[in-house]
Amino acid sequence: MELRHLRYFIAVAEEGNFRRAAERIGIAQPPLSSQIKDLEDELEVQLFRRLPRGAALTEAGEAFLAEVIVIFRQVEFAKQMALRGAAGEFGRLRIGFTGSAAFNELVPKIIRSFRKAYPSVALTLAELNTRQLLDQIRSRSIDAAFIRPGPTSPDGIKITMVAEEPMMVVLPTGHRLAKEYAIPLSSLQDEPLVLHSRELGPDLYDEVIEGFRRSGVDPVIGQIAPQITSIANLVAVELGVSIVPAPLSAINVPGVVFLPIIGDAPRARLAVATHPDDHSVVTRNFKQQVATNLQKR
Amino acid sequence: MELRHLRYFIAVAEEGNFRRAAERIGIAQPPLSSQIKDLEDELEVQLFRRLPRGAALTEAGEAFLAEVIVIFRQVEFAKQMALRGAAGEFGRLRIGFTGSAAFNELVPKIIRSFRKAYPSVALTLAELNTRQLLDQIRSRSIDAAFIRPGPTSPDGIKITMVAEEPMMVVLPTGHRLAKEYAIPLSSLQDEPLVLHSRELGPDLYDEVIEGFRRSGVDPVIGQIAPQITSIANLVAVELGVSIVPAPLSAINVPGVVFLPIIGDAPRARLAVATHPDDHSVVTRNFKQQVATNLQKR
DNA sequence: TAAAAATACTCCATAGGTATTTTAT
DNA sequence: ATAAAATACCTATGGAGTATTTTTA
Repeated sequence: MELRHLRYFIAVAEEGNFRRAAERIGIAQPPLSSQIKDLEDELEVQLFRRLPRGAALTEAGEAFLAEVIVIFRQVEFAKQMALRGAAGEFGRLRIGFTGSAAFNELVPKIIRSFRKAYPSVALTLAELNTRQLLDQIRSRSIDAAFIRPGPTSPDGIKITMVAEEPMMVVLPTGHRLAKEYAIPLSSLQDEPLVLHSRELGPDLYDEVIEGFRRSGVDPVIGQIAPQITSIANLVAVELGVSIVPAPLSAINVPGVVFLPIIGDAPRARLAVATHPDDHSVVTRNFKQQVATNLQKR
Repeated sequence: MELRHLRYFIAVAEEGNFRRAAERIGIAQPPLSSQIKDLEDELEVQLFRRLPRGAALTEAGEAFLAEVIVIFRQVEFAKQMALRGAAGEFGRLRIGFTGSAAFNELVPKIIRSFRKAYPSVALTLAELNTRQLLDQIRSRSIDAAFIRPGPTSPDGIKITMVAEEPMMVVLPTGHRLAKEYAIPLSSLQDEPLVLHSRELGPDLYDEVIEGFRRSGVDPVIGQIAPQITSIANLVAVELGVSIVPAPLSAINVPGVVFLPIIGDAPRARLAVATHPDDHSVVTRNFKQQVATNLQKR
């Protein structure tokens, strides 16, 4: 059985007449008769009662017609779904992000606009450190991640820059410089630094260390923070001073002040990481949303 | 697009490999590639990503596959429904009956057994007189009718005999013969008769008149009953005597007695009438149920 | 680079066309 | 008697086969 048989069957059923049906289809009457006969032979059922003035559906034909119409509806639906699938309307997107990335206003904005544009895509969000994120991108456990990359792309990872945030100094409120409006990094010579573990985010770590060195400061690590977002808390209890990406100053941590840096300050990059071999339309659409949100800025 | 394209598509999707899919279908790999390409061209969508080690569904392909599977389920369902339609499982059956026919135990038995055997057939029941029933069979307003036919088939009607019921005398309880166990028709000489209008059921009417004549009685019509089932009521108020098919003695009418007839008594025939050109399976099944119920007796 | 899919072509099965007969009322 | 479907037979499109080249990670 082919759809051709079913198309012909519908034509004869609707015209009630083989000759007119053949005309409508655009073939001659004998091959139409032959195709209908083939269909009847396959079903082992008579679909039409041949009358002297045309052909009428048998009860079997009536029952068959109702379901054949559904077949063609389903065929059309399948085509539509293929197109929508190609447009990336279905499937899932597993997004990861480092804690500090979530403070950039673009991150929730991008996720929200993607969700609105592709409501049928199942989104999952996971907060991990940059090292874990890169591993999971490589192993394809997640599809895209907001990370803090270095100036050069990690191996086997595709990077799309999202933002470059200035960094700010974090001081305990009791610190001798806490009342300034802005300070140079050089004024923090010999102050113990609170920094996240290099393991978890080596690029930002190196950027910070290098920034201090450029300002003539030889950094002294006073305390390792388990993650960037907890640096301010450690500064509040006077374990040292630090610098963090500017958006993190939005956290309301009692006992600390955030000060802009005067002069050559380290900058925190924010990027989206994806797998270079990920040809999924959903991921491509997500990167498209990232680009759109960057342009709007 | 033909079902062939969809069958091939499923094979490639399931095998993840054109060569193996072609093998499974039983064709060579190049024509399979060509058919899949035709399908992709028609849908204007890439269904497979061609990899160095086979082919993987694209997102469009995934979405399409899910719906194509439904198409084949629907094709199978349509086949099943055609077979069930051919078996007369669907449609409707409009049954008519004369009031007096309903008293024969076979009538409800036949209708009940048909309903049980074909629960999806929509049954309608209408009580009419024999003349109206025959007209509606001819005009195909009803499909089958329990009627009281004469010894010869009416014109343009197909008759299937169901029962031949003996007739019984109906007397008012105060009648001089009411205390007898059985009487001959000849004992009703000169008694006014209560009879239904000849218009409504000429065959039974003639049978009754002829029966009286055979017994040497010249019938005198005392009262015309609107229908056979009301004869007993008219006898009860002493408008005359009558004879009715034996099953009607089951009606509980105060003031009358039913007596068997001694000797040559008229017999009331009960038959199913159908249209001779009715080739419907439902009607055929109904006649089959009639036959089955006759055999069981 | 190597396995798999796509091309290029050839062939033939069958969908479709033409002429005619059969059917059903 | 007549319109319509079936049959018989022919034609040709396109589905499928074979040999080879191209593609892709």
